[in-house]
Amino acid sequence: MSGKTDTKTHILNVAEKAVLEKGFEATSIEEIVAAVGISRSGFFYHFKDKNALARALLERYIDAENALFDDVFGRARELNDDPLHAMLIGLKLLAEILADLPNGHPGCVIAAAAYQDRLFDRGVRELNREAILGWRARFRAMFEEIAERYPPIEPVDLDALGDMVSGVAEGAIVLQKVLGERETLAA
Amino acid sequence: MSGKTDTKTHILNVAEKAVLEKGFEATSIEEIVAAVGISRSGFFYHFKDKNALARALLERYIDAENALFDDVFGRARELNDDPLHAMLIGLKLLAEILADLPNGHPGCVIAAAAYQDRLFDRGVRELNREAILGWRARFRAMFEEIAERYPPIEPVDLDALGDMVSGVAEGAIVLQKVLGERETLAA
DNA sequence: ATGTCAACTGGACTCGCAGTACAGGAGAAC
DNA sequence: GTTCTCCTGTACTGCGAGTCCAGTTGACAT
Repeated sequence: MSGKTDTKTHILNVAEKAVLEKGFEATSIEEIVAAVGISRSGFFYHFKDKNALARALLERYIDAENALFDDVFGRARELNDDPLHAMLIGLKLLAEILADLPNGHPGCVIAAAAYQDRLFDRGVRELNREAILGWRARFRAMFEEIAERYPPIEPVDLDALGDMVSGVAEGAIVLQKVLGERETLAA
Repeated sequence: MSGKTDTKTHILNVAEKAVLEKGFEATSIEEIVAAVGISRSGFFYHFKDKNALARALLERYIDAENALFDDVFGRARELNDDPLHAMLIGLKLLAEILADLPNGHPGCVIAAAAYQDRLFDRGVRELNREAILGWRARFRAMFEEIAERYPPIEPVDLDALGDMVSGVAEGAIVLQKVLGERETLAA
C-alpha cells in the first residue's frame, strides 16, 4: 500500500520534471516511459491519456503548494500574534525557501496550464481555477484579519488585494523564466 | 508592395487569433489555411515551418505593443510635464484601452511563448527576452526621470521597480485567463 | 495446486499533423 | 514570350497519441 516503489508516483515525478523543463506538449510519452523504465502500455495502464496525466500532475502540485503555504503561514503565525507581521514573516519565509531552490522556482504548473488551455478538458481547467480562487481566499482571510486590527485609512477591495499578491507572484515567475535570472523574487 | 490583400498578413491575423484562443500547439496549420482560404503548400511558401510563423507573430506583436506604449506614454507626456504624473496618466490611458477591448486582454503572446519555450528555437526565445528587457528599459527610464524630480526617501532599485510593473501586468493577465473574469486590470 | 487479480509487456494498427518534394498554373512585369 | 512571384495539387515520410488485445509474472487466497 505504501512501501512500494509505486510506478505511478515515479511516472509523475519524471513527468513533472520534464513538463517544467520543456512544456507539456513538448514532452512525449515515449520519453517519459523511457526514463521511468516501463513500456508505453504500462503508461496507459495507469493513465487513460495525456490529459489524465496533466490532471494528476496539477492535483499533486496544488496539494503540495497548499501544504507549503499552510506550513509557512502557520509557522509565521506562531512566531507573531499580530496578523500583519505574521503575514510579512510568512512572505519572507516563502521568499527564503524560493531562493534556496537550486535553479530558481521550477515554474508554476498552474500558469503553464493556463497558457495551454485548450489542450485540456474542462476538468483540468476547473481544477486550475479552483486553485487560484483558493489562493485568493487565503490572502483575503489574512487581509481581513489585518484590516480588523489596522482599520485601513481608505476602503480597500480585499479580493483585489489578494489577487494582486498572487498576480505579482505569477508575473515574477514569468519574467524569471523569460530572462533566466534568479533575483527579483524578493519584492 | 503595399495595397494588396497581402496573404502573409492575412495568415498572421488568422494565426494570431487562433493562437491566443487555443495556444500555439493546439492550432494546426490545416486550420489556419482553411480559414485563410489557401492551400497547405501556400502556407509553406510564406513560412518555412511553424517556428517561422511563431517568430513572425512575436515580432509583429512586440512591434505593435511598443508602438502602443510609445503612443500612450508620448501623449501622456504631452498632457503633463511632470514625469510622475505623466506616467500615471499613461498607465490610466493604458488601463482604459485594455478595458475597451471586447473580451478583455487577448492574452500576452510573450507569456504564452514563455511557457512553451522548448517548442521554439533559440531565435524566438531571444526575441522574447529582448522584448521584456525593452519594457524594463522603458519603465526604468520613466522612473529615472521621476527620481530626479522626486528624490526617493530611501534608495530604490529602479530596475527592480521596472520589473515589478511588468510583472504585475503579466500576472494579472495570467489570472484573468484562468478565472475568465474581466476586472482587476485596474490595479 | 489452482485460480485469480493487479501490474504490467509486446506488437500491430489507426489517425492527425508537421514537414518535404516537386510538377505545374495564372497573372503581372519586362 | 519569357521570367518571376505566388500560389495549387498530389504524393510521400515520419512522429506521436491513442486503441486493442493477447499474453506474462508474481503475490495472495482458498
